[in-house]
Parts: sequence; structure tokens; C-alpha cells
Amino acid sequence: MQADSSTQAPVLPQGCTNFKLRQLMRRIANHYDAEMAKCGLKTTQYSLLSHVLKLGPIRPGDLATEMKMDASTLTRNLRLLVDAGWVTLQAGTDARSRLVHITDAGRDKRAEAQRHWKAAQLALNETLGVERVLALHALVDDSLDLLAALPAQEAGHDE
Amino acid sequence: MQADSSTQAPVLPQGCTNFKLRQLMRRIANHYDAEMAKCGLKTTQYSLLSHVLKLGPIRPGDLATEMKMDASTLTRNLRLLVDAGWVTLQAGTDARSRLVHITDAGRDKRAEAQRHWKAAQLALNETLGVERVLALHALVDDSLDLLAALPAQEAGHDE
DNA sequence: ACTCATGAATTGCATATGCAATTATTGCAG
DNA sequence: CTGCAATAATTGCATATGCAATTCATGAGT
Repeated sequence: MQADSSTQAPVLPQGCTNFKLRQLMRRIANHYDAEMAKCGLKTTQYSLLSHVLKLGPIRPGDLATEMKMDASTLTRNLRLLVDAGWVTLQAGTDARSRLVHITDAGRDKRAEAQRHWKAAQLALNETLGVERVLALHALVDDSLDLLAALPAQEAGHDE
Repeated sequence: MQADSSTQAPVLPQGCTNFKLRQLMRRIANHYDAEMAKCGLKTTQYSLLSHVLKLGPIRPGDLATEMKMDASTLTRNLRLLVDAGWVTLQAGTDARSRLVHITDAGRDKRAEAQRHWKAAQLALNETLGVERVLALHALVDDSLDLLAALPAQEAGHDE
């Protein structure tokens, strides 16, 4: 191996990955939320409603796992959709578990919201360029896969 | 299938950029927070303290701009650091503005926390691979630049 | 049947986030 | 100098997030 960039030049990441991602997250969330606000939904709520449509009826815990979020967060985020009448929490096979169902009103709302989501996504594709968005998606997906490999490894040693 | 991926096959982004980023954000934040917890700081607090060290004395509003977050969020996040004695809010040139200063205790805490941050960052580099982290940083930075170009353009038309 | 570990969902607590409204101050126009 | 628009910071309100503790139910072991 002569002077190639992979082994010779030890270019190290500068700055904090967490902070950079957070900044981008805020900006992107603002972008989507500005569009989604037109139908009275936060983008987080749209994501949740979409997942219920796609995966439901499903147990809250399983939905949390699918969406890679804490179950307690899901409980609370679901409550907003339940209160709005877009989903229902029905009894599961088991008295301790439940099943999340989407309602007809929820389907309608989701269809309406999807148009706004689409507009936000297309505007983002335009601003960043489709190739950059594709690259970002690929990088995020790969990173999530790699991070999934170490679930609770880092919670091992307290003192 | 004519093999021409750039002009022939219009590969479009699948899925929601916002949701993907959010998922990754959560995972990454968990990763850093698990390490930072050893010194009693959230990663967000470490970022803020670091920026105060680097940019201070600075007005809250300017700091919010630098960190690309809402001024009201900054006010509240700063309060935690003030209460802990790591920063102070002093009078600015102007009676309506203030200047954020880091304290000696804040410097000490930041130095301690930096070691944990470093460990988390290196572990991430390891897990994802340095090249992937570099690519992610570059993509995030470029995207932030491109998004900065349209500041309030999408808030233009209400009705 | 009783006990108890396990499992599922939720609640308590703390933090992060942004928009809209508010407070306090400044500087400018008349 | 008086009133008012502009500026800086903050507070009110709502949501998002996760960890720890809790509640409720199940199932296994005795």
C-alpha cells in the first residue's frame, strides 16, 4: 500500500458527531414541521400515524421496537393520536397487553398529511439534491445497522 | 436494463429523511449519554458548556445563533449550567442583553467531561468506522450549509 | 391454590425543543 | 422629551425523549 487515503493518511473526524446530527435534526425537523403544520400535525405524529397504519394492529411494545424508541415515549405520543380519534388502544390477546388500531378518521388524516409530507420531502430533495439525500439515507441506515450490533454493551460497567 | 445510473435510472429517496435522522439521533444520543453519565452531564449540556468555553463571553442570542438553536431553548439549557455553577450570566454592554461567562468550576467540569466525550467519540468511530463517520460529518455539514440558504423561505405564505 | 419471577404498559421525573407572547430596554422620530 | 418601533431575553404552552419505578397480569414452581 503506497500513499493512498485509506491507510496512509489518518484523517480523523473533527467535531462531535452527536452535536452535528442534533443541529441537522433541528433544521430538518423545522423544515418538515413548517409544511406539516398546514394539517395540524407534527412530523413525529405523522411518522407514528404512518407506522400504525402500516404495522397495525400491533402491540405498543412491538411498535416501539420497530420505531427504535423507548416504550414510554411511545405510550405518551400515542395518547395524542388517541385523543384526536385517529387511533384506538384495544385489548390484546392478553389482559396486560394492548393492540393499537388505526381508525377511519386516522386513515383520512394520514392521507391528508401524506401530501404535506411529500411536499416537504420533495422540497428537501430539491434543496439538498437527490444524490445527497440518497447518500444520507444510506449512511443513516448503515449506521443504524452497525449500532444495533452493540445493544447494551456500553451499559456494562458502573462504579 | 441499460446500465446508466445517473441519468437513466431516476433512483428516488425512499422513506422519510426526518424519521431516519430522528432514529439515528436517538441511538447516537443514547451512546454518548451512556458515557457522559459517568460525569453527571447530558451530551447536550456538554456541547453547550464547550461552546461557552470556546465562544464566551458571548451574548445568549449570539450563542443560540452559533449553535443553530432557538434562543428560548438556550435560555433554559443555560439555566442548568448556571445552577450548577459552571457558567454565569453577567451584565452586557446593554441593560437588556447579557454575557455568558464560563467559571473555573465550569472549566474543570468541561475538562473532565471532555475525556468521556472523547471515549464516546472514539467508540463511535470504532463501531461505524472512521470513513463512515467522516462521510457523515461531511454530509451533515454540507446539508446544513444548503439548508441555511433558505432561512425563512418556507414560512412565507400563510392562508 | 400460593408465591414469585417475568412480561407489558404506564407513570414520575428530568431534560430538550420551538413558537408565540411577554417583559424590559433602547434608540429614533417628531 | 415623548411615544413608538425595534431589540434582547425570557416565560407560557405544548410536544418529544429516556430512565427508573410502578402497576397489573401471566405463568411456572412448589
